[in-house]
Amino acid sequence: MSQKRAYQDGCAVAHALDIVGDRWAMPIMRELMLGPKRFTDLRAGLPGISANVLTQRLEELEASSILIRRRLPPPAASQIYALTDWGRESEIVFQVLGRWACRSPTMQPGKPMSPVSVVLSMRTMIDRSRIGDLNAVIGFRFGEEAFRATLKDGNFLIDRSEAADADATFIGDQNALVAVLYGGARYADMADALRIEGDRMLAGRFATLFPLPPKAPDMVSGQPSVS
Amino acid sequence: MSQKRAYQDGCAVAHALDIVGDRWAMPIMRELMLGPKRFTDLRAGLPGISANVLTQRLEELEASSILIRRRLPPPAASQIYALTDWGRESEIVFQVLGRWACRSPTMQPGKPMSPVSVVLSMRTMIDRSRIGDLNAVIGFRFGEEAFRATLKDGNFLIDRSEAADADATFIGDQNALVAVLYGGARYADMADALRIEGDRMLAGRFATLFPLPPKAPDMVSGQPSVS
DNA sequence: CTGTATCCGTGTTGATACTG
DNA sequence: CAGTATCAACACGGATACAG
Repeated sequence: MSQKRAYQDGCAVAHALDIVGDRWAMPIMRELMLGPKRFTDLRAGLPGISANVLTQRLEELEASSILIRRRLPPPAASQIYALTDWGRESEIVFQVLGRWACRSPTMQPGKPMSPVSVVLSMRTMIDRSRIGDLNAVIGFRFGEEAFRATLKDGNFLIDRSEAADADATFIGDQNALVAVLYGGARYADMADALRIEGDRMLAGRFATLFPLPPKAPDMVSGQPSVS
Repeated sequence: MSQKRAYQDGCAVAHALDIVGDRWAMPIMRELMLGPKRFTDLRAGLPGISANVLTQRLEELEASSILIRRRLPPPAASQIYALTDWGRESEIVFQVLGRWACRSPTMQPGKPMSPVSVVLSMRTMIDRSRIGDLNAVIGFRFGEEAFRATLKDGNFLIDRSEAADADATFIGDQNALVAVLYGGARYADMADALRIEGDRMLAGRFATLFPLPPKAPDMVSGQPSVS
């Protein structure tokens, strides 16, 4: 039997890489960050992963106490995978990593994102100082997945639920919303990929809450800056 | 020519994993975090890495503008690898990841750490509120590597240099210092693995600045212990 | 001494097909 | 729906040889 390949290093970062450094481990955690999912739901948010790799990663993440599997009550014969408290506390890692990486000179925009990662990106990138006295409930419906965001007292709170009480609701393709929030596009250009119900002024103001940090200089093809 | 395996995902975290998610990439960045190093110095801090993998990672990290290679002036025919500004700004990722992972129920203490990772761990784990009005310069000499830490005005500043002006200096094996700072051992138990020059009272107080956060419960092998 | 290139054994990953 | 089984391709690590 094979000893799992591990850094033999007391550094906590090396241990982190031992447990979440395998391919697909962190994207799986990302998909669970806003609530439990079933095997097939996970595959839907992780295009390219194969069933056997997903199985193996779920076992390893469970062994590391990052997630637990729960069997749903009898009528539904399926299992769900849920992050543990400690697993959920890793969100700060995703936020810091995302904020650093979005400045990458080699990052190409336009690739598709899962509904969960779009919602997490908002929680990561929102500039709380711009919320001001904005007080609103915003709904999102991206295919099967629905989310509810509350802007209140300078905070931005998210949960995974239908927002019947939303002041504005985005319905359609999450990638269209990304193009507006981060790509400088206008809702009007999204045609029918994204529909807005409710307060369109609010939707417009919402789109100004997510400033992108400056890109880091490209040291390969560009000229190095004077340090 | 094969396309490098990449997540086809617009998520910034997925991009981060594309550029620093390969095995050894982050440990290499860690070793460069406190200053440039040569190929052989890197190998010394990364036990287990093979020369060909190190070469390949250095090329990839350079292509991602995370590090640059500089050729030293003629007398020394060698190259050094240095993080770019943006590469250095990833330190917050290491800190957050380390703070999360050191709570892991499966992390086993006692494995060796490189001099750089020990010094970085101090910068990560220090509790600034405990510094108080402590005002001191502390030197470290771990084999070939020397560091200088300044405690002043509640800050903890590090650079890679000999500290001729140190109030206290630690000389010897960095793992012995780890055992004291994080393992609750006493300097006296380190025998000759760690020598302290200068103010031993200061060294004692220094060891109280690095509290460990509570472990996360192990969801696999046991009930969460009520300690 | 400082890297880089090549070969090789092994384990990990990924695609397809298949089973309860 | 929730995974296994099988197999091919690739990445990793070790050794060695080579270049400046």
